[in-house]
Order: sequence, then C-alpha cells, then structure tokens
Amino acid sequence: MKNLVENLVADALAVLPAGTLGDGALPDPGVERTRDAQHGDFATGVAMRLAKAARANPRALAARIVAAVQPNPLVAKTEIAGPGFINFFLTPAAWQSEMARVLDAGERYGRGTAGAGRSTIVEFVSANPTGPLHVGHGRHAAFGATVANLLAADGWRVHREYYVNDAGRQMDILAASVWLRYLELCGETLPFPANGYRGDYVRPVAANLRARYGDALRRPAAEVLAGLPADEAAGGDKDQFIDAVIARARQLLGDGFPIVFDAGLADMLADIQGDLAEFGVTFDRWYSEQALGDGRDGGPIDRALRRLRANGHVFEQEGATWFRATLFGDEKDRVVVRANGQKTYFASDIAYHLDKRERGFELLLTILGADHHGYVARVRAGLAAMGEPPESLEVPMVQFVTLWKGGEKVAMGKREAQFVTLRDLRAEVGNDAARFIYVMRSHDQALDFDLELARKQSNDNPVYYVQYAHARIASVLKQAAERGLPFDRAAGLAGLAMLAEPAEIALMREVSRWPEVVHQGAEQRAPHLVVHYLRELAQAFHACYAALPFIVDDAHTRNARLALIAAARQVLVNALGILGVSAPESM
RNA sequence: GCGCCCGUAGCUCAGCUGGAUAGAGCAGCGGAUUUCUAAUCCGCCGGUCGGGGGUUCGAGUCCCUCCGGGCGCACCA
Repeated sequence: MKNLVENLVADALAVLPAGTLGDGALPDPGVERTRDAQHGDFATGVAMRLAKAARANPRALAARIVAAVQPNPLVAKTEIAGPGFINFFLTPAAWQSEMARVLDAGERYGRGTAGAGRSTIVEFVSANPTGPLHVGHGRHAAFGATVANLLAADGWRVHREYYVNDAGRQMDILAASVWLRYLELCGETLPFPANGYRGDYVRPVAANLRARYGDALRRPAAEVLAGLPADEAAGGDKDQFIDAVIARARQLLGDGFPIVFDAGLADMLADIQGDLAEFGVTFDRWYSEQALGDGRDGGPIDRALRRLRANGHVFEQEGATWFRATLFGDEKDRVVVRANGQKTYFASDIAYHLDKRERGFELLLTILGADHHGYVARVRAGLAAMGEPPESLEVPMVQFVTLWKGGEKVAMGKREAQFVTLRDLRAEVGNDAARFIYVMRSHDQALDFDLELARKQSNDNPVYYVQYAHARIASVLKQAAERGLPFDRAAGLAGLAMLAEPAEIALMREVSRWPEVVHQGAEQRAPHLVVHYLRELAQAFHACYAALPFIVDDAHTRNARLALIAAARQVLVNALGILGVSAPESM
C-alpha cells in the first residue's frame, strides 16, 4: 500500500520540468505512514527536503508536486499541510483490495524484492564447541535466525553459517579435560586443573570414550602428573599448568590424543547442533576452522597471507609476521604469524572472511557479542588490504542478557548468562517465549529476560497476547463452520466493500503494513520491529473483536468480516513464522 | 588514557536514519461481558528525551563538551 503512494510521488517528481527540483538525481519519495490520522494515511516531507536545492518555498513546491500526481481511484484526497508535508488520504477500497491480495498471496504476503537476489552470508552463534550453549548464545541464535529470515523475505539469497572454532588452545583444553575425567572413570586419582572445563557435561563425553575404547587410553596418574608445574591451588599459574597437562597428554597418548580431541569435539558439536535444531535455528553450513588450513594451495589462511604479502602489507619483526593494519584505519599493526610459527586467531579471521568473499557473498553479516567490537576495524582492515571492499562486512553486535526471576537478578557469575544453559531456559519457558523475548528489544540494548514473565500465561506476557489473537481467529472460523456458516472465500472477497467500520479500517491498515515491516526490518537488521508490529496487529484485531461480531446472519457482512480476520490470521502466521514462533490453533 | 554502545513516563522499551502535538507495554486509577475464548476491550494519570552549547525552516535523532552506566584496547581463543 505504501508502495502505491511511493510510486505516485516518484512519478510526479519525474514529471516535473527539469530544474524544478534543483539538479541531481531524483530524490527518494520519502513516504511514511502518518502518526496521526488527521494527517491522512501516508505523508511525505520531500518538498521540504528539496526546498533549499530548488530555491523554492516548501509549500509552493509541494503544490507543484501535488499537481503532478496522477489521479488514482484509491486516493481519496491529497493535501498540503504544516510546513510543507504532502498528505495522502486513501479510500476504504484501497485497504479492502489489499485484503484480497493477502488472501491471494497467502504465506508469500509481505515478501519483498529489495534484496534483488543479492547474496549474503549470515554468520551467527559460532560459540566454541567446548561446552553447551548458554543463555547469551540463545539471543544470538534467535537474533541471527530472524535477521536471516527477514533478509530472505525481502529478496536476498541468504546463507546461514556457524563458524566452528574446532582448532586452537581452548579445544586442547577440552580434550585434556575429557581425558582427565576418563582417567577418573578408569580409577586413577588425580586433581582437576583450575583452568580445565569443570562442567558436568564433560563426564558423559568421557564415559562414551571409555565405552568405546575401554582402558586403551589409560595412563598411570603418576606418569601424567610427573614433573608438572604447580596449579593455581598450589600457588602456581593455571595457564602454565593446563598447557603442561595438554603437552603431557599429547606425549603419553601419541595417536590417541586426536581420538580424545575428536571425541570431545564431536560430542559438544552434536549437543550444540541438537540444541539449536530444537530451538528452530538451522544452518546451511557448519564451517570448520580446521578447514582454513586445508587445501592444495594451503587453504584460505595461506591464500590470505599470500594476498597480503603480494599487496605489500606484511613485514617481519622480532621473529613474527605482521600485517600493517594501521595503513587501513586500525589502531595498531597485527601479528598474523607468531614467532613460534603458529598462525594467530586474527589470521584465521581474515582468512575466513576472505573465503566468504571468494564464495561470492556480497554482504558479510557477522553477528558478534558486544565484547567483540575491537574486532571489526581489524577484519575490515584485512579485507581492504586483500583488495576486498571493507564495507561488505557488517557486524551487528548483540548486547548481554541478564536473567531475572520476578524482581531478582539470577546470579550467573562474572560473565553474564554463562552458567545457565539455553537448554535449561527452553525447558523452563518454552521455545516460543524464548524466541519472542530474545528479539523483543533492539540488539544493541542490553536485555533483561524475566523468567517469571516469560512463563506466565497471562495478559502481561506479550507472547501470549499475540498468539491468543491467532487462536481467537482460528476459533471464530471453526465456530462459523460448526454453525453451518463456513467462511465463503469468494463471497468474502466479493463483499470486501462492506468493511467500513472504524475498527475494521484500523485492522486493515495494520494488516497491510506487514510488507513495510519486512522491508524495514531487513534493511535495519531489526527483528524487534516484527515484535512491535505483531503487538500492534494483535491489538487491532482484539479491538475489532470487541467492537463487532463476525458470525452474523447477513452473509455479505459475515463473509467480508471473516475474510478480514482470515487475512489478519495469515499475516500473524507469516510474522510469527519470521520469528520462529508457533501460531497455535487454540490456547 | 583511547575507542565502541547506551542514557526517552515510576519500571521495561519504541521512535521508520532531520519532520507535524515524543509513543507503546507494565504498574496505578476508573469503566465494559445475556453475543464468536475476559489470556480481551475502552478511558484517565504520567515527560527539563542525562546536563550544557552548536548546526537549520525544523533536533529525541546530526556536531562539540561534560556527567552517569556497560564493553573493549594480546605473538589468548
């Protein structure tokens, strides 16, 4: 519907004599929904924005634009108001015809073409496979999945990816932790490192390992501990200690170490994958960090380093290889290969992002936690130095989650939300409430997640408010059928002109806003707009429900009203679907 | 110290990238059901948009500055 007005304005602007608007390309029509019904349905401030360049009085310019607008049967009137707004008042027929479009398009209603088939890779969650996902990851999962859905709905080709950090020290620590638990199961007695993964989830991994390999990986505790430095508890350094344990494990296990390592990785990854699948969050690919070093040409890491070198942005210093990031706006130069020959995590990062570009993705959306913002300038610098457009990388940063139980903050340790798992949260409040509440707030706003509210089946729980609207509609349609007055779609479409009550008009206006929400939500990567919209749509329906009966004797009115609520239901389904929230038939 | 994010009603937050009289929900107060789910609806109360300067026809929105809160500033992942 907004589209209609935009086109009218754009056409009018194009028709004006050259020079009327000053020079330069045709401006965006800038059509918006009005906040106040007194200002009509849609308005544009384009005349005011152009007034200076056109060296004209805004109202006079507006008058010229209005004069150039082609008459349209769906536009009741246009007016110039205030400092130079152009207001458009639509006829009821405009909204009524849109309802027919909703029913016709069904689940496709709201989809846009702004993405124009451009391709994007949305990388999200990407939590280290060293333990179960926690409540913070849940927000990333819900946010990323919804942004991806919005982009897809707005015409982008979307690839969803999870970057699996399956290499590096943290994974070695997991392997060591699994092995130590395994040794305990074998009957060995030895202390557990302060810096090891102490969570109970490690024990089943060890048990699986023992079930499969028996005592084959067992080594005497005395051999394991011989000559190790002191752990933190004994006044030593916990990092030095765990590194020594890892080295000892490699030494004693030989070929057995990768077995332990892979067992830890496989079990943790399976847990994460299962968790996310149950949460309705799926990926097209789980991209292995290990694979960055694979390939006949040395893999993405070597390709990235070669590119940097070829472009002259690399230098050697103190035995390490550095990338001259400062040349590309970063605050300091960055090491890519350490003095000990190991590639840095940063090298993997830029290699991974180069690989994304090489796979043909135009927009690289990488969703990170708010604590990673130092990372953006670095990776952009890397892209630029490799000859890729740095602005192709966009990094929405998701703020922390704080759990509340009623008025009390749930203690979660130093790192927010770290010790409450996503599984626990889902079990407690359900997937629907979790997904809805996770994206209710703008991602750059810290989120207070109230467990009590999320579980409450009452009117102050926004999830139920919206789902209830859907269930009510389903119930009305069912009752109509039961009374022998089933919704006659053809009759409903033919009688849409019956819909003229204020509550009906208000609902039609809200229903027809959905395509605008999809577009705006996609463009701004802002799932919370969908939540706000759903609330307003549900509100418009509930108001309509209270204002008039749907199952009335007059068949024309009845079918028209049923068509209206069927359209509302369709949009509720579509919007909830974008969020990954169910639309229950009854509650 | 430097950088990024945030500060809007008692509470939790929107505010469409500069537009018209700053909006919702919750809380509080007052109403509504012989009718399709009251998990609902209608009304009222509530604001120096953290403070101060600036830019312009117009600023919650952009710039500067200060105050307060969060998070970063590795040859860690």
